[in-house]
Amino acid sequence: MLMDLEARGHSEHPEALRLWLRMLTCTQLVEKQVRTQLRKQFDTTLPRFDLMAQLERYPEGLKMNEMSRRMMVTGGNVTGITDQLVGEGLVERVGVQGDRRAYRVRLTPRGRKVFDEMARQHEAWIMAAFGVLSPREVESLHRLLGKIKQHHHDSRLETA
Amino acid sequence: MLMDLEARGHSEHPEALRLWLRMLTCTQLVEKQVRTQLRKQFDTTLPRFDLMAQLERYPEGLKMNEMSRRMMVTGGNVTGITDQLVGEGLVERVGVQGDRRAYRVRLTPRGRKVFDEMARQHEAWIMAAFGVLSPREVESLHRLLGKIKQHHHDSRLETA
DNA sequence: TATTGTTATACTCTATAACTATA
DNA sequence: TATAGTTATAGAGTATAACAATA
Repeated sequence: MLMDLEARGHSEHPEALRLWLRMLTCTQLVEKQVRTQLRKQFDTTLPRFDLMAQLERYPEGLKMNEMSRRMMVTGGNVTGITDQLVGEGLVERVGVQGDRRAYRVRLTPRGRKVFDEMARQHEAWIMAAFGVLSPREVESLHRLLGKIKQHHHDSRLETA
Repeated sequence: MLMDLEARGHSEHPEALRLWLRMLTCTQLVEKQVRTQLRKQFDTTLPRFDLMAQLERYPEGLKMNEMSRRMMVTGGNVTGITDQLVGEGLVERVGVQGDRRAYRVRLTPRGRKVFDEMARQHEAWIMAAFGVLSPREVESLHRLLGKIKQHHHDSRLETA
């Protein structure tokens, strides 16, 4: 279970490529851990956790298309995940005033309680994974990744 | 198609958590781009590209269990992906001397040629994604992520 | 006509576990 | 007994496209 995704680079191995492969490896290591623990401790999945996490910040709920955009997946999938969570009583659909096509999805009181416990654990897993870095290093990484994210965002606007 | 996975943090938002969410966002942005382009330009997938990339570094081929470890997936999946690539004439299985249970998988000449072209494109996509960073910033990111990877590796050894 | 959300479908990737053949 | 690899299965996750209801 060690890994060497970093072998994936082409022969010239420019620095950006090595960086990407290492980033992918790190992300997969942490993500695999999170998925496994979510399954083991809470019998849930990352997309379901994601959806609830989005809702936690919006007590009034989010519309389906907003959720789709935030989770970066298509609408049909959000419907499916939402259906599961509704079935478990963790979220609920409520009508939107003035537009009878739309819904808001929001956490139920029970959903909020369950999510709080998951988030507490999730936080601990993440802290463990990044615990090796000093606060300054964390801040540095955060800033550099911010540039990439911003750059991606800007590129999209240019071609839109 | 904007995103806000970074909403996923819990209310306290410690720095490590914010870092993780941003890292996940960045990775998904780039990965989605790579998957889409691999599909559009080469009608292939990331795992298939991964497998071939591993082989490119080992002209003599890799055994199935080595491949499984490197790709961080279980053996059955490697069999499936290999089967696809064999079917397309891009890789081949060759026997291992002295152990009739084992195989090596290696690129065929055609597979190598096809992979070279894919890798060339792949490199360009990555360079575009990370082009906003200076060489020093790339090096800095690479080093910091290396600490995380190493830390993860060490943690596993402790509990093994 | 356009938009919101759902349904239906199909495909890729994944882990698990049972299995075969060889060591 | 252990190891290399395959097969079988089930489920997660995804995109696409057709669809209904409403704007």
